[in-house]
Amino acid sequence: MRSDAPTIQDVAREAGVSTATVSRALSAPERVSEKTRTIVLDAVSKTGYVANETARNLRQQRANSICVIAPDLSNPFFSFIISGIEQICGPRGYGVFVTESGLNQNEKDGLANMIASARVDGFILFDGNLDQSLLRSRGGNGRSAPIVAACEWSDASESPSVTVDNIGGAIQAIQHLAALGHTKIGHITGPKGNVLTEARLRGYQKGLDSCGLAFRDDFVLEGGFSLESGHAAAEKWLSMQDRPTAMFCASDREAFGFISRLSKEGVRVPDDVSVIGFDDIEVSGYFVPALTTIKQPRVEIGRVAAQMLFDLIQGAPEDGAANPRLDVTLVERDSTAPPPSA
Amino acid sequence: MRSDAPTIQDVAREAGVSTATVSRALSAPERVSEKTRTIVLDAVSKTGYVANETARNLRQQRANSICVIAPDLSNPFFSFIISGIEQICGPRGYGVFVTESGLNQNEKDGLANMIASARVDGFILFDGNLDQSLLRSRGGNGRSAPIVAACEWSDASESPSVTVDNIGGAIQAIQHLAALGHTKIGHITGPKGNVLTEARLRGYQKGLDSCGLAFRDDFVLEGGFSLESGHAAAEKWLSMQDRPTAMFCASDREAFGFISRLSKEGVRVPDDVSVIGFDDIEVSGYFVPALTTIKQPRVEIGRVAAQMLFDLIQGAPEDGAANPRLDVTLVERDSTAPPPSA
DNA sequence: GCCCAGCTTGTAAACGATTACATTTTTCCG
DNA sequence: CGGAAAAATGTAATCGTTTACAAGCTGGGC
Repeated sequence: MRSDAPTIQDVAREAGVSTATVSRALSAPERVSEKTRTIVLDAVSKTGYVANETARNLRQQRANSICVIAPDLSNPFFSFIISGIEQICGPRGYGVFVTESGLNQNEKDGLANMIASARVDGFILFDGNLDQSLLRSRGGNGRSAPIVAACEWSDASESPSVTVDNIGGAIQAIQHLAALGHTKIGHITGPKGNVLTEARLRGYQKGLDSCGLAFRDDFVLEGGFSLESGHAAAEKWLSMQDRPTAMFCASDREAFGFISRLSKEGVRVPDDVSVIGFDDIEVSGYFVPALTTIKQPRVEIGRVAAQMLFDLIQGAPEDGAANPRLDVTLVERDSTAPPPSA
Repeated sequence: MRSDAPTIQDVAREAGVSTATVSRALSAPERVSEKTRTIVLDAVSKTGYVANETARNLRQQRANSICVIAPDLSNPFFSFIISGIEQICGPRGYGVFVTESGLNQNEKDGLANMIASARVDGFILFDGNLDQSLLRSRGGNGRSAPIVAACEWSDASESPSVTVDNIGGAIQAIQHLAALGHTKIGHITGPKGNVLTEARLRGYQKGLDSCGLAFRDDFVLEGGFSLESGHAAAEKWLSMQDRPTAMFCASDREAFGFISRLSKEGVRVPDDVSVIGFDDIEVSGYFVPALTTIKQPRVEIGRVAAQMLFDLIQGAPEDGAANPRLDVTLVERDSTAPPPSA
């Protein structure tokens, strides 16, 4: 940032008007006569003036930026969501910070400081386990910024949220498998203590119920959304006496890990066991076999969350907001088929 | 951002000192007597004061933020790199904006404005095709911010860059295949006009050379790094009379697309054809088959790039900088094997 | 006792915009 | 043409820091 950048003063001098007039010509053109407006605009392009955001933000008491907090940026699940967020923020001139909430204490302090130090106007939070009081205020200072929870939510907080129909998605998954003839349907869960884990597990149970299938404790394997956890679940599956013929995985990556491990033992999908995921990340359609899954409208999630956050920043009441729940859809590919014996 | 947040004035009043003293007590403690320092710190914690970043940045003529520009955030290749960048930026109090350079004209203007409007202090650029003059200046205003090119570079620009040894990686890949006994080794390239595409192609040729294998035009299939392009390349491969027994793909995702398409025709990897990728993204180890690939040190790339950018921001001369070229390593997994006939 | 150096601290001017309020100019109507 | 309302513009305060400069204080050497 070189210091010889033109300021509003330079423009004012060039145009022979006051800085106030320049400011108005740019941000409220109708409050300035046509003649001066053109003079000012000429001066602007002659000098190459661009308003200094920092000064403007200071005066207007805002940051013109938001912060996206994801548990794990390396998860491609977030990529399109962030893209959706940018689609809303970019045109409005808002900057988008992204951070991870993997969070040692230092990083937590950093997050808390982002509001306290007036660097952001609001948050989009993808981590239901993050203590929101962290973001709500910093020590005794009264600053607080609106938060929109996305995907994950927290029962302990009353932040508006945008979610998808996790239960409905799980039910669709189970019904799809049941329709293929499966009666022994297992589930690999997400990480313990995660709201999505619980919702999808509940959906799994409801789905079984709706198909007249009994819930079996031993068919539920603990996972963690990650590739590695799918791998681990596969070990368990291999060691089972009485194996499910189909597995509903709480995430696509879990499904990949699961299939990958099985294939090393010569167990084939979907011939020997059907697998269905949740998310529909980009690679899912290209996995071997292409993964049947529950598709989340990821771009839409980002757009809706960003839009909600803007409304809050502009003063919409927190409790007045609807909490949209977006629909998910079953995408049939090649990882599900009738059970071996059928 | 509520307006009743405590300011440095409040702290000064509480402590009975001037704002200058408060400022010094916080940012240059050694310039203040021990006694006042404790008084001030008490006042700070009593009021819950946190310095307003915007005001500080305005006074200090900086943004305390950098901007990362990736061609495509949905590419998981960037995830760990961004993580590495944050590892460097976070502790230094720098914010990280991320944007895509998919870029219609509007978005380009937005990018240009980021420097012009003093919102960022520098860029890390992952897109070799982006016109850097866009970032270098905005109209006639003298502002310009340092740029570090990462992964991709541009021959037309003299920005410092951090890259990996693309040619060496490609050579390793080819030598690995040749060592397995392959003599008919093909290549799926990256997108046209990309520097990585060219470097890896050159490495492919050199690798063949070093193994005494002849380069064959018809063994080079055009790709584009994407899943879809790998898919398309597979179509070509299937239609060939005389097929390569091994393919070196310019990216892992290309490799996935390639394998995925083949497997639908019953062509098996590595039994019928060996495939090696480039990048080692997270899912590669869990693909079916697990993908042999050239691993890029992604976190390290991010860290090095961020470190270089900081040096530039702090005034290091652009031309004095070394342009580190990081090593890549072959990761052997299950997608490569001796050729069918061997 | 005096003077000078070296700490501490305070005063006030930046940084570069926006905007409340005051002032000037124009418009328009009787 | 007079005068009031409306429109256009200018003046200067303001946002919340940092920091150049000035000033006050302390203590040591002579």
